[in-house]
Amino acid sequence: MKQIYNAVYPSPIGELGILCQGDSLATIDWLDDLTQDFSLEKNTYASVCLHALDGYFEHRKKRHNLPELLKQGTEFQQLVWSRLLQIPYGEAYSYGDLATQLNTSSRAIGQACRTNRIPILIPCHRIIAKGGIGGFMGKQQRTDRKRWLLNHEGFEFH
DNA sequence: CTGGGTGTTGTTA
DNA sequence: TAACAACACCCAG
Repeated sequence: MKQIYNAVYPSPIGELGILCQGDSLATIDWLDDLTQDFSLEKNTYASVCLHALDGYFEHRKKRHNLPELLKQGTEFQQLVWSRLLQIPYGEAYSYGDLATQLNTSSRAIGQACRTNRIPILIPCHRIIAKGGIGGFMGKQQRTDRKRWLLNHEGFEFH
């Protein structure tokens, strides 16, 4: 079964596969994590998403630049993702902070962040652990990418 | 370090 | 329904 994308964005931290659904963005995948065997289908909305990624990686911090985002998940996950979208560029909070705000537990926040299908634009990387950077896209994997994104926004992680 | 607490989710019966 | 394990965590000792 072949994976389908509508566009590929060559970011500084790897090629990203963009998948839209109608006039909204559904998924951003890192291509090097998956089989390179995918097919490209045309979708007129993909260019809007590429533009938004350009805006992020070139330090243009405009918020109104965001495309429509397809939030497919449970009610709780959508609540957490909506809260993530309110965190501005260059700010970060702990899982516990967010848990207090939403009246839940830090582990539940991590669980919801983990199911985010649109990394970077839904900025799950701005949620970090109290005693470390926390995870990214899996258990303790790919924290190098999370660290890169945070450093890009002006933090100093090593 | 360790051990117990936590909310949400998916799986299983 | 209900039990259970998994999970990008946290805190007191």
